[in-house]
Amino acid sequence: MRTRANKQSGATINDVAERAGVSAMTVSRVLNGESRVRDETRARVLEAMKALDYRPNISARSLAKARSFFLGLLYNNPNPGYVSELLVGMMNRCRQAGYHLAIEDSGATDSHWANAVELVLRTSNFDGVILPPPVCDFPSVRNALEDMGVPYVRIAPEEDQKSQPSVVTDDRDAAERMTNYLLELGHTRIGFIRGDTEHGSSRQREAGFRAALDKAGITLRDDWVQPGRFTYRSGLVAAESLLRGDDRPTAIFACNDDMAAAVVAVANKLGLDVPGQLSVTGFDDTQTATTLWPQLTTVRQPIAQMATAAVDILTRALEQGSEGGDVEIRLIPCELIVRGSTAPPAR
Amino acid sequence: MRTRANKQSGATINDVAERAGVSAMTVSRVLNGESRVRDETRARVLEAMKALDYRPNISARSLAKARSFFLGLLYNNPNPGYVSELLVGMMNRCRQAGYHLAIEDSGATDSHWANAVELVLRTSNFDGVILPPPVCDFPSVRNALEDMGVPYVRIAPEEDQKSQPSVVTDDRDAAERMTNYLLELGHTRIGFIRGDTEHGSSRQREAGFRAALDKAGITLRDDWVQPGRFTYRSGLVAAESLLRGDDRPTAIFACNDDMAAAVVAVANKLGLDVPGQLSVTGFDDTQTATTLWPQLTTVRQPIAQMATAAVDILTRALEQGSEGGDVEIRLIPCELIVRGSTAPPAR
DNA sequence: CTATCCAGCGTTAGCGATAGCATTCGAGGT
DNA sequence: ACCTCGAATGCTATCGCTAACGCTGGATAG
Repeated sequence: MRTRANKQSGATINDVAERAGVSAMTVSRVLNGESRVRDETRARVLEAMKALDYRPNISARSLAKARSFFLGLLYNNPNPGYVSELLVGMMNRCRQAGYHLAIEDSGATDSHWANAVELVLRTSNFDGVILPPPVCDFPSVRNALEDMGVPYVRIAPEEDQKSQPSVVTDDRDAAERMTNYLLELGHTRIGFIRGDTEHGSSRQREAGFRAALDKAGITLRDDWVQPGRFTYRSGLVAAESLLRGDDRPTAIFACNDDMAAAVVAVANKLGLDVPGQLSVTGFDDTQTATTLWPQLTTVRQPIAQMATAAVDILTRALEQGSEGGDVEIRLIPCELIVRGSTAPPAR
Repeated sequence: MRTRANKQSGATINDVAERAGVSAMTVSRVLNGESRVRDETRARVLEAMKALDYRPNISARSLAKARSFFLGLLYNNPNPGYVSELLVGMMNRCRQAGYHLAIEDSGATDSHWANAVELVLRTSNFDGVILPPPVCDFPSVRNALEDMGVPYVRIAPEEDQKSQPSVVTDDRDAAERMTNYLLELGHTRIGFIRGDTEHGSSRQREAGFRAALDKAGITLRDDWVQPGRFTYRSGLVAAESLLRGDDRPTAIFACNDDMAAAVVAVANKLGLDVPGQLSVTGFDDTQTATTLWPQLTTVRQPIAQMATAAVDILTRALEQGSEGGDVEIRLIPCELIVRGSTAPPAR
């Protein structure tokens, strides 16, 4: 039986086997690093592979093994800094683990996602899928994945944290710590800019903020809590409401760095000195936080670490199949980073 | 012959065929939207597929078709805004064209890439690969791809633009236009911050800058051209050299937005008003440009458009096989965006 | 000296889909 | 009534690889 030419190099496993004087199975064993191959045989096979410039056909391997070694990242996050760090972290770990990473984005919200996800899974063959925020909290996506029996890990989910493998953060606690830091500086007049309500982390951060104020016995003024959507633009609007007039807060807690950057911009426009007359804090420690003057006091989420953890959890679950037993949950703590955008209030 | 259970749903093409009372081939035809299937037959097949919750096995299809419908993006760009836009643009087009997008990053420079690329291509089966800057100008990568016979498109390559399909920009011309704009405002004392010399675009932009000054008969002071590496931090260093002392430029042309942001930060620190005492221009119109106060005058590269163009070129080349004939080159022009960071020089 | 064992390797049978040709069947021409 | 023709469909042979099992022959135990 002649083996037809491989598209690229023309060599198949059978050609290698023939040249090395062994069976295809033995070549396969060498390929997969299995034991039970004598050193001398292995050497012959390797030499034949090199001589023929043999490259295994991944599709054939996937078909036979019923595994693709591709993971899918379903994302829908408008924050480039966050996504970028996530990607790098994941790619590194994927490479180490012998997987590849494919990305998919529908750019839509919850309801549209169900279809998008189904389509994606029908035309791909991911071994598993990673769901960063906010997609991790879209029920339709989770349902679709479960219907199709595709394993997944969530990153920083808000709801239902224990029922599926996930990487969780302590947003709430970190927000509380940040607020306490402002209180310790002497601020009592603190404004707050919410994040996108679609993101669970927004609610967590607000909860932490409120808890800290409560414990300090400070009553929060309703008009000092402004909506936001994690975008710079929404931060501008919120900042303008907060800083209009003389009866303004001395510090503003923005739910992410981009919105904090907007606060700084508005303060500059109004001639308010940051941090002299207004302290500003961000969240996430994305690149924005340090691409600004003054640099932002913020909360650092070890995003890359969360990314690697997610890949770890998923690949491990795949390796050990469905007998896995425990649902793996990994907690990654946040860190408070103090920079130049905060100071004691003017007296 | 019994067909074994598919991992997810247990239905293979044969099960569908049996249930619909046709051959597997007919099911395949329906699946691939081919003609030559009677409407009534097609309906029966579709019904059977639905009833069995049939999902085609992508690996098997790839094996038979010798196509994976996966494109690889080999990237190594530290600029999150750029990458993010690129990704979104590519994903959208990929989805439309029925492809998936996988990303790979070695985080290394030229020399290390050859190995990384080889490894990637050995363990994946991309139909084609997209090379954004700066990877598009790494000879080792291109060699590896050509050795392995993998088609690729380059985005904004500097060298050898005509020999392979690519998407090119007019960086040089845009830089010249930007410089002319500064000249028209009345600036004659203009500083320049280079980008990463690994990126061809850096050289293009500098060439455009110098050309404009030449034509205006202005001699450029050597100490007003500072090195940079496209990072915020490198911009800080460059800005400090340029703005130290009283004999300073009245305008600074930075090779990208992040470095321009650094110039603004240094100006703020030194108490220089932007744009009153110093005009600053960026390049790329990434998110940074509008996440800053004042917002940056910059050059907008239609990154998303370049991304879709790249996918178009590549998929089209794949569809028509190697007979393709002409090497497709697409030029995407840049646009000058005037915002608040530039003004006539103080007199 | 024979039974046992296992490292080392080969044989066979798919994995699920598609390509290429063969086949069927009914309509239209003469 | 016979023949031709093309649309609709089936058959068969792969695609390249791996899982499962079987065979071999020398080392070890008794």
